[in-house]
Amino acid sequence: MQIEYTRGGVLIKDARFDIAQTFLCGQCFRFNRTSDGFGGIAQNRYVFLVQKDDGVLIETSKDDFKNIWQKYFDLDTGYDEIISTFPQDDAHLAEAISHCGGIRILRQDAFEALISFVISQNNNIPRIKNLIEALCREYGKRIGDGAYAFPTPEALVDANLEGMHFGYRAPYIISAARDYYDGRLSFERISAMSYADAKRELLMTHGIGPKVADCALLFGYGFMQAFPVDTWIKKVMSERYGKGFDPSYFGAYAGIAQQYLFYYERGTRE
DNA sequence: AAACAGGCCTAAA
DNA sequence: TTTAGGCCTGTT
Repeated sequence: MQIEYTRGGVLIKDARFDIAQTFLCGQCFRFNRTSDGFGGIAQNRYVFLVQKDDGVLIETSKDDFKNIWQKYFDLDTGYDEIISTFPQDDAHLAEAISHCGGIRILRQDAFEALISFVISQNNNIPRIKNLIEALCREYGKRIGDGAYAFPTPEALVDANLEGMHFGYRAPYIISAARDYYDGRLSFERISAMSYADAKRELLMTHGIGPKVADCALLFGYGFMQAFPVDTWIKKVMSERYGKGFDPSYFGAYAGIAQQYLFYYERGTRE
């Protein structure tokens, strides 16, 4: 990877980084396509990115890049090396990677990932995004013109979500926020655990099942072996890998393999 | 109109 | 331990 600091921002070259794949693969819900790039809110800031011929331009300052976005976009991780750890005789995975190997796993805020995927259950992408934006507008800090940060755990603990169309997910959101605020699900505590212990801990919260737990662990808590099993991955597993499949087949970075397979199978949703 | 959307909870075997 | 139903809401 090569980094160039320019007037317009920071240019990332020679990295596996395709912003359309990264933002449309379903791992995050607050980035949107514009005519010339993708913009969104993360880390309490708005950021805009453009796919250039020679790399990805992140429109930000050198300081913000080093302090925030370098980590958020996982730019210290070598994806070629991770891909080399996958089973090399897996033709289907190789095909998926050739199709969407520019996905990078965003290192999202753990609380945001947790709540976002609680909202995502048995739901569709456009409505998930609308619900999350409404939650941010109502309970998040205003950070600019019509832009709101994701709410803090404290802001959601005593929130009244009635009338916001969350349906049966509303009490799940509150219980997850409470358990995060109390410290039981804090990033510090969970990320220090083994994957098995961390998942067991998340599953104790009402409204968090295996799928949501793995999404939060992969996208928020930094567990790259977390392997979310949803309807699409179930389809891939039954058609390609057999019923008694164990995700450890993909190794320590199974979650990244999951994203390749998921996005390749499902295709784009905006 | 019925089914579906990146599931989870509860009850019952 | 695994497996049906039911579920808020909105869209097709």
